[in-house]
Amino acid sequence: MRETTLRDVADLAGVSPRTVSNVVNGYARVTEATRGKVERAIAELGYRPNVLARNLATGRSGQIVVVVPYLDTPYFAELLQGIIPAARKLGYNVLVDQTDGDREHEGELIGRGSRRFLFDGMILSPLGLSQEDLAIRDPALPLVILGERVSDGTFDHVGIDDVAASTEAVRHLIDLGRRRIAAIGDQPYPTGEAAQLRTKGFRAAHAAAGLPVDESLIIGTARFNRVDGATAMAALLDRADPPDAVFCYSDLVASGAIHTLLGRGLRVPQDVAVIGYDDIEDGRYSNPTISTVSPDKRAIAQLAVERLVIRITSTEPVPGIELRAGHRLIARQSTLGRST
Amino acid sequence: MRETTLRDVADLAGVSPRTVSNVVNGYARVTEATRGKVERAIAELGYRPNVLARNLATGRSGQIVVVVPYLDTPYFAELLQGIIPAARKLGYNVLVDQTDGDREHEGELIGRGSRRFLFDGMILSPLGLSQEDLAIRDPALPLVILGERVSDGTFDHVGIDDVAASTEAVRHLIDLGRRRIAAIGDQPYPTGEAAQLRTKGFRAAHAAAGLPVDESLIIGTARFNRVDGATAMAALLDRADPPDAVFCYSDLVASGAIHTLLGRGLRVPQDVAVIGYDDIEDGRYSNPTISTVSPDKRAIAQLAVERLVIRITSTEPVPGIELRAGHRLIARQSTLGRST
DNA sequence: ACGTCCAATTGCAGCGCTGCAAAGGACTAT
DNA sequence: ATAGTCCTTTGCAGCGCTGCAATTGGACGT
Repeated sequence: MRETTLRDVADLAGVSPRTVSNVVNGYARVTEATRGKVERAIAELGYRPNVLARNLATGRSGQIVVVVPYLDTPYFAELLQGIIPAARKLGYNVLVDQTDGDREHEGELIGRGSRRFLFDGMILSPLGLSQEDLAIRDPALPLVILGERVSDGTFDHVGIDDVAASTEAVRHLIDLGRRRIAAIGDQPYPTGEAAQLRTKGFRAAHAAAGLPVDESLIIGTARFNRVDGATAMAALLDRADPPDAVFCYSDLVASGAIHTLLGRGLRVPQDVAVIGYDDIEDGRYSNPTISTVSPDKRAIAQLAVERLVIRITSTEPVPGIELRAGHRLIARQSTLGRST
Repeated sequence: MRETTLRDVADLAGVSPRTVSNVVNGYARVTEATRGKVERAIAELGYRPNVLARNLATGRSGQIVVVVPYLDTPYFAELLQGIIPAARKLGYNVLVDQTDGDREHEGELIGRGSRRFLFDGMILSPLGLSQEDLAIRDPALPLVILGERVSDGTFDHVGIDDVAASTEAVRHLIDLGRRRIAAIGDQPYPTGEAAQLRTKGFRAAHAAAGLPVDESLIIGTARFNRVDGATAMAALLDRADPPDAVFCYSDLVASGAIHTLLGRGLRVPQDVAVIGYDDIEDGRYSNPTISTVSPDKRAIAQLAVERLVIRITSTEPVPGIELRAGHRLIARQSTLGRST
């Protein structure tokens, strides 16, 4: 049984297809009489517009895609909780895609891939793509980048001040009297910009306090997840001179690090204080609760969507800009201890 | 500047548009000579096929959508890690949509909504829709349901044996000598089928052990998240006769419950043993680690995708079936204690 | 040399919808 | 009665692609 089309409705209602289209889209002025006829026909036939055909004719789809490396990273999942409603409010439907941080996959998405036609715009959190890779993007694709990439002027970038936030986190540890502070999560290569900014903050805090940085306490990890955090922490503890505090580049890393610490019978924070980054829900419920840098996720989501829609709807070229959302330090048990 | 089309390529290569199409799609036999010409023209013009137009012409999109209530629920996020690669392997791209458990939104998706045309099929984890609501679905939409809905014969259902799994979980608590066992997460209303099956297992385990069920220890929650778990646990502890074990209907609920227990200075599992459901990564790293029912997520994902693709590609009606994935009990610190 | 056959290529029509501009119709003003 | 005005409705063409069936041209057989 064929799907009913505009034409079927038109025939039944005794009007032209164009009029049915007008009714469906609320266009132009249509008299109550004809509107009624058409609506009755629509109901009778169970007509629904074919969005594919509509999109082809109009050249727009009303959908935006949010591309993240991993959907099972709580930070992204929580960010999406802000993005989805914000976009819906502006009349866009959101679909989510995952790249596994794969450079090629990400490249295909922002490049001249065919999927382009399915979406009016994209919010991308790149992981596999370096700053340079971003240059190969399709300039016609409205794009907003999350995380640490600097806009090259053809797309927008939304993020927080990572260096400042990291500096605050490490200063917090210093203020608590810790002197051997480790950092877990550095990524000293082109795609590791976000990590590098945090390392920069780590150094800045030391410098501000007049403390030397023990380079050997800066541990690299391939990803910001629990396994890597646990492994890195184990390596640190196996040393002759373990740290008395750890700055983790994500709450997941912190969760893994704490797991290792507790597993070895050490106390957090008495033996080792831990601070994370992202403020995911997990950290508010874990034991101990995790001190963290809390980015204003709602603001990030809101800014990204607003800016993307501006880009989509504008007919003239929109200059790429940098948008900064706020952040704040939240001290919890993993640095302060149980009795607050 | 207009996007280049098939026709542009055809003109440049000096062949017909149809031949270009044949090259692009690898159809039919095309001589090396013409293929070369066409490919050169494609490269020169930077042509990319317009999938919208292709989809309209072919009537299929190569995309499937996975609809979940909440993307920030780790269980779903982890499930997607299985679904996405399984689908890609079969030539389908996966997009994800979130409904907030909203009945109307879910209804629109499975019903005769316009978005239908964007996807060849759907994997849905319903929350707001009752068994009855499912009946209004568009019969032409290939659909696989996850979670606890029984197939009505027009769609497939993939799940685990919730009653058996729940029974095992509670028996585990009983075997440990616990006698006042609470359950957190019941939902005694039409959309709460999953919860009800777990409650059923809770009763079954008691019955099998010859123990009475204290109905007042079955606590309802609106969702299966941390806040609800924490709140329910608090209510249980405020009673004159608190439980010595808790069966939580998800690991998130368990996480919340443990948070409350530890916050009140109680020990887990010495004072109260806790077991969860879902086996999310969180529970493997938390302190204490969380005992849980582990559904075979990879199998669920695999079965769901395979079955959906069968449904999509089959020309004749496919009878709806029930597919069961395995599960196993994983005892961790929250029931066994630290020294295993 | 001519017919047959087969592979390579092509043309047509149409997927279902909307942008645009013009046609139709009712009504008003003169 | 007639021209002018304004609002509603319509027809056409086309978005870019593919299914289908037909055409072309060369290879081969007799």
